[in-house]
Amino acid sequence: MFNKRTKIKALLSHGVVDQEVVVMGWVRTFRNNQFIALNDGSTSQNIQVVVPLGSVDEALLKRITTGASLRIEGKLVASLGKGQSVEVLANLIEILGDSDAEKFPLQPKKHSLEFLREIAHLRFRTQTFGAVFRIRHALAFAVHQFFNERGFVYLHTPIITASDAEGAGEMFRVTTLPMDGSAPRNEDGSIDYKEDFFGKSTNLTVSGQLEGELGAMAFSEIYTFGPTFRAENSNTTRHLAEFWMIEPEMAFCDLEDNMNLAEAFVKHLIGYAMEHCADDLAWLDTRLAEEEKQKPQQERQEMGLVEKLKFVLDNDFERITYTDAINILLQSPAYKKKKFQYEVAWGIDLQSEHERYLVEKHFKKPVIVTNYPAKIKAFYMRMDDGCEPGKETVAAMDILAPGIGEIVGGSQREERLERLEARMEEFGIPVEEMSWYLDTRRFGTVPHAGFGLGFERMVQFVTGMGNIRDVIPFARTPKNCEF
RNA sequence: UCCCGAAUAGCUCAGCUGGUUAGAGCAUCUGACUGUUAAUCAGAGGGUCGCUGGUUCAAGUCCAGCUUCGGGAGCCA
Repeated sequence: MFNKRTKIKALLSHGVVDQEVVVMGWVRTFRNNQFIALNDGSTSQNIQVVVPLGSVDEALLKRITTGASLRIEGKLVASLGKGQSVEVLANLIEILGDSDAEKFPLQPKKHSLEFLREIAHLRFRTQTFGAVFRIRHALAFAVHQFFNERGFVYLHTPIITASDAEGAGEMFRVTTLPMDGSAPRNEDGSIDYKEDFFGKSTNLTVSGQLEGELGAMAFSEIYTFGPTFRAENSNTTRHLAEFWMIEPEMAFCDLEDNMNLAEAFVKHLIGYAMEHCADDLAWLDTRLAEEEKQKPQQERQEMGLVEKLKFVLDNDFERITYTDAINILLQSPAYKKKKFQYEVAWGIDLQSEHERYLVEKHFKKPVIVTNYPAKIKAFYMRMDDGCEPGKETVAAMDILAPGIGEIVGGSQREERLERLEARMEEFGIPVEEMSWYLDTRRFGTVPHAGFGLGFERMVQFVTGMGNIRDVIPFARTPKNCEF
């Protein structure tokens, strides 16, 4: 019975007028005791179901409320009213599931994002979140398409890990030991993880990169795309405790190749969304424009959402070295007028305000900053040759996007064993425990590079959503693990 | 974690320098209308003013602490 149904997207795009159809979906609004706006999630568009006057008894009519699920048999006809080209003239209406109008929290009106966040289990049924999560899906698909077309192998790196060497942040502990104080102890009073499930201390992964490198040393190119966990007490619009990250890793690849791939990748994702999610982007574009109107003129974005995406697609990303970036900042009017809260000097880590200045004020487009000081970057990044003593840099690159900040972080990896070991020692990383990683450098090491792209930040960028909690179905953040 | 701000009806918000019975729009319910586009019109119901304590003759309003939420910063993707 159900497989006879036509999805609303199909009906609206290529439905044949005067044909008998079956549609199913949820009621968005019911106007005039006669017009049902029905949505099944296949598109942001609703289909209008017309209930012929007097054809349905009062009791059933009263059950057609916002949120109720319906099965409609009827005929697709050209619409008499404005606002839609076709509609379904119903001859049978079946209520699949009632929705108590007094209790269902979604109303046919504009709700705040904050309120919808509290009812995240229902917010998919709104226009905005429908659009956001259809786009999220499209982007996920485009990730696989991009790498598949280029011969990358999708490698499933582990989620539970024993290495805490990446140093990408605080980790969530994974254990089956009792938490009531009765866990087995060593002689010095510390917990004896030899008795734990894995026989050692384990955590949730903060990055699949190190394992990814192992794959790249066999398949040439791999990528990972999976959940990542950081136990940082971050309370911002761009951090989650559980998020999804894409990490390609390429053998026979240097920093420039890495940048070229990252830029092509970001553009592919944007282009895919623009091609396949035009409806949803148009809705979000309008929503954002209305939001912008509420803001004072100075704080408004110069470009609309679609305009911004097109602009990013059509222009090369600016590529500058960290040293150039510092010089630009030092010569900026903002610096001279002492507008920066944090100091600017070679060797500092770029602060949010500095990145924003470069991206939003100076270049007004995505910027790739390269060759950061070695001291502020991770141990595995390749030391640049021929540096002035005291000004050693590494082959790192960050892509900074307007409004989001760092969307990609990557580097060419240190492939020279002695150099890598020296760096690990410097960073206090136990070389013996990482022997498996160092084997890549012992046996057929090659120049290689890779990067990590925060998937939610990419979804934020494409959808224009300001808060990262609104682009993941169920956000996990400090003090919040609902649903 | 730090800084700033907020918390009043189901939702969005108003409530002035403390003053007697806390309002509006939307939603809901009842009725009317019927080619509507967040339908419209008339009426009704709906409140522990986040929590705890304090100041005062009197607190939604002032003060302190707590909780939650939002914005910014740090950590990063």
